[in-house]
Amino acid sequence: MNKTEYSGLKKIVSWNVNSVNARLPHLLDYLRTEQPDILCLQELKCMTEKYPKADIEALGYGSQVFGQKAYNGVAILSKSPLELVSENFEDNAADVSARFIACRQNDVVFMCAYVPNGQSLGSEKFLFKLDWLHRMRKYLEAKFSPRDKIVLVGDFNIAPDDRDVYDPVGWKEHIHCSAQERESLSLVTRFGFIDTFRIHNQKNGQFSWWDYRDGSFLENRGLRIDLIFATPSMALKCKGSRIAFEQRSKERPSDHAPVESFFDI
DNA sequence: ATGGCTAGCCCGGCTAGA
Repeated sequence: MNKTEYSGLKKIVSWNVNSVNARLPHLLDYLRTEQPDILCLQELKCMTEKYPKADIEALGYGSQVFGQKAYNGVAILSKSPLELVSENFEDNAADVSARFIACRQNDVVFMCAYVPNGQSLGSEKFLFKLDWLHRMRKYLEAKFSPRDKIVLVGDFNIAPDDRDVYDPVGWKEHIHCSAQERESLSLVTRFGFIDTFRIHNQKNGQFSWWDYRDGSFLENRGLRIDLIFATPSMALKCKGSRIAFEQRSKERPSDHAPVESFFDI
């Protein structure tokens, strides 16, 4: 999908910025030139007080921010008002990580998720990751219906299938690609979500993350782990999706590129 | 092969990411 095809459509974006303050020049440049309607950020890596609110407001964007010291942190940005729905899953879990925020704008709920990395199969962090996704499913069931208009985006830290992995044989049953993780992701999506990137595009080799090391981006050795899901009523309105690779070519980039889906709403 | 980058933390080597 090229830029002329999406004029007039609402642009909804997911971007793991790997520190909002380290990435501030790129973020402001992206807001100025790309004018997203909804921008969901993950890995702010700062407390809410340290979020660069004023610089972002100067470009006309408001933010709903759920920050945390050093790690994690998520935010949703828009030029139109966003009403906070929830931070994390409101399930009284002994989980202090700031990884989920949901906001409403008109009749659509936007959810921004930073799914735990999981480190390695069978580790404590791996079990936390699977449990986190199960908690997300429970949250969805408790508060929403698949008939609602919901756009759920984020860094899922799971490549949905082998087309989303540069070396599926080498990554088989490795973290981000294991059957257990894919099953837990499927548990969430079976609530009623469609992967909007795949509505109009079935090709392999299209990635949203590339390791900083070893020239991975130049060789396109990456994974598609940043995903934009929508419930059917919203997915019907999705006209296309693209990955903003150009952001990954910049100097001192995030290791993730923004993923953009375009909606006729 | 468990490293190869990068960012935050509290001020140089650790943790964590994916």
